[in-house]
Amino acid sequence: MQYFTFCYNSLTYEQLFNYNKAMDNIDLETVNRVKPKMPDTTLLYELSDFFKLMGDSTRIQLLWALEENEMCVGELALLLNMTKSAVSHQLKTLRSAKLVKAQKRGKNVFYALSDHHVRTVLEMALEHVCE
Amino acid sequence: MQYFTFCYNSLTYEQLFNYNKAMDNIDLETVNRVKPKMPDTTLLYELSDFFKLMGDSTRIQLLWALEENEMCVGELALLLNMTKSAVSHQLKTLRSAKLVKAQKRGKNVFYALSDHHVRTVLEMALEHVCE
DNA sequence: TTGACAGTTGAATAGTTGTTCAACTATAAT
DNA sequence: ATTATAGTTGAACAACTATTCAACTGTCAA
Repeated sequence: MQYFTFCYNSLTYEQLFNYNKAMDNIDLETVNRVKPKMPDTTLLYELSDFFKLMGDSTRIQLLWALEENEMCVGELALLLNMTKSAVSHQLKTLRSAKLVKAQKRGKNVFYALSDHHVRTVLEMALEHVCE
Repeated sequence: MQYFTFCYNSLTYEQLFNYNKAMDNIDLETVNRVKPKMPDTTLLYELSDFFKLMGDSTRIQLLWALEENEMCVGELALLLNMTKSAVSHQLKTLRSAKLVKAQKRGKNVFYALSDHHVRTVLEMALEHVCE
């Protein structure tokens, strides 16, 4: 037996919106009440970018370690048992997000947390994860 | 001019560790002090998985919306201006992480937050993002 | 019982991302 | 000056992920 169902293939955003809106079982009032409370695009992407940044075990370890002490790339590589290259790449990511700052001293580059908000967020997440 | 530098090609973990450890300018004391304070593997992955989950703008919107009201898939699709299929896929992800719960009523499936910790974490992140 | 609607699902696709690799720069020591 | 060490970088690769697409199930109404 063959079914023919509606496909959204190549609908414009407006067409999709009208299609969604035209459904029977929808409480438009709820949707209209919630809509203005939704975060605007900029905030939304700032939020998800921040979480994306925290969503990598290497970067979490780096932040976690730097919370204890500033360290140079080689020390961090030893601590995490990774190549300096991999560590350096991730530190660059954290740095461009302004979560860590770098300072060159002699042959070494020392990294430190630049934002102690990070600790709070980590602790909140910990609380969540640990039930 | 040509340089010949060390390459880590196909080092075992142990070899990498020993190579890192053998560096001159490393404060082994710091590394040894911090090492026991690092999170264990399980916790580490639970943490990064949680942040990964929050690191998507669609899922943030879904959680944000459900914080206001439980809603069915069609309502959420209308609110976010997305196809029901895309919304359903993301709700499934959130559901298997136990962040939302589903309840079928008639033709509709209503989703609601199952963990109000989420709000706290979102608020923390908001605080961070908004400087 | 037929048709329409609500939602789900698996495969496919397009885009993103973390690590490796090799080559590089900069600094310190001999 | 030469050499070894510390770190950075861009390209390449592999793994992952969000959305689309098409086909499906379950429920209600006529």
